[in-house]
Amino acid sequence: MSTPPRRAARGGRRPGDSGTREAIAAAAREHFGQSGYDGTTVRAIAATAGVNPALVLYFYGSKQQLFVDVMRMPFDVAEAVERLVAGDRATIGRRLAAFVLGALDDPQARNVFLGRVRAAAADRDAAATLRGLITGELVGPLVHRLGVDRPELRAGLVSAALFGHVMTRWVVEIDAVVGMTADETLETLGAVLHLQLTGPLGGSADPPDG
Amino acid sequence: MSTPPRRAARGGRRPGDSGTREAIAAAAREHFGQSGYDGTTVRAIAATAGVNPALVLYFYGSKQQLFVDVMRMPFDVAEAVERLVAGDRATIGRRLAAFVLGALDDPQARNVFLGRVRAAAADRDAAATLRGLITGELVGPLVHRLGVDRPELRAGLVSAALFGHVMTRWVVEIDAVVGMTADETLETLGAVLHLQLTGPLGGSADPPDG
DNA sequence: GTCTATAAGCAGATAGAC
DNA sequence: GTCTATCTGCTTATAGAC
Repeated sequence: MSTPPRRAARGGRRPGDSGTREAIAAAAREHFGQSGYDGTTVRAIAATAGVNPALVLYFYGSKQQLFVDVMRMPFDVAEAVERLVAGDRATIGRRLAAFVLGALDDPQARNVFLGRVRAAAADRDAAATLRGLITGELVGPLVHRLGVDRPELRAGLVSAALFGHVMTRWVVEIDAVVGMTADETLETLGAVLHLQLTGPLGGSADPPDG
Repeated sequence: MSTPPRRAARGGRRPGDSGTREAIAAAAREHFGQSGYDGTTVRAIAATAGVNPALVLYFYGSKQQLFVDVMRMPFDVAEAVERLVAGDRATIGRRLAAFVLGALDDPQARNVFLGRVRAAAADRDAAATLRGLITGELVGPLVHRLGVDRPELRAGLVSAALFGHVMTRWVVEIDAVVGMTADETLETLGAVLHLQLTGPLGGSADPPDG
């Protein structure tokens, strides 16, 4: 076979690649992160990348596939969970907060998070895949590995705290949240995460220390 | 007088009204709440209401105006704030949680909340008006009337807790959150709101009791 | 790889008959 | 008030030249 157009899984740019594909990916992340799926047009992505709209679909096949390809988590999720679990349990809330806030500081990771949240708010399928990512790869495994009581419930409450931060800081952009110092953000988010991971839970579970 | 087509501000249906207008409004709330602004078509609203698409725009002028008219808070916001402020301060977190959860139990109010959140996630203008509603009418006035320290920051943190609940329970629909009993929901959300309204704040503010 | 040109579909909105 | 018919614009996607 005369070398079909099979893409190398890793190993950097092959001879013949021009970097256009990655320029399109970067532009797509920017637009999806800022405007969501519906609010982003292939034309706008192409314009930002400085290429022709047809080229976007030449590389990625469809807008949907482009979204899937480009909205993968840009870090090793399992490894991040490992590192959090390995650390001091007494500071898990703060360390989880630090990790998430660090990720949100990186424009690429932030745009991935935001793009998926915005898409989830507009589309049930996108909501389902985000739900799967959270419960199956991110927060779910973390709470299970931590060995806390009622792990699913705590994972849900931890997720709520993270969604709350993302929504107020990056989507609705409430002034007081946008204006918080890095320390304040870390402290307040860490406190909530600590509460949800280690605090008492209403209802049935046995509260630690009456 | 030849009664021009001026709409009575209150007092119920005038002779000649058929109820179609309200049927369209109900259908619109349903669709906007479930699918957001972009995901909702005038045609779909008309189909649900059982009328012709042209009739929707005959009554409301444009899709945008329909959204504005129909997404007003279906309860007296100022009065709700008054009632919360008047109650026992020691239970403010729980009472606020109860109020919000009660509103989310009502399909009409829930669809208004959800429609605005989904629209905010896709559109910067919608995000700005939601931000104004939260800081100017809902949470902002509440924390100010409560006389807490650093009211803007606490309002932001309270808003985050509420967004977190709405996102995990109604948008992303994380199983463990959807499956919580009413008591568990009230208890856990109340606890977070209590923390954000009365707990210590990282950084500069003086912590109560070292 | 990159472009031009265009097809095909669906949206919001309008004109006008009844 | 309610409907039919249609206009206009924008979208994703494709065919094919270079």
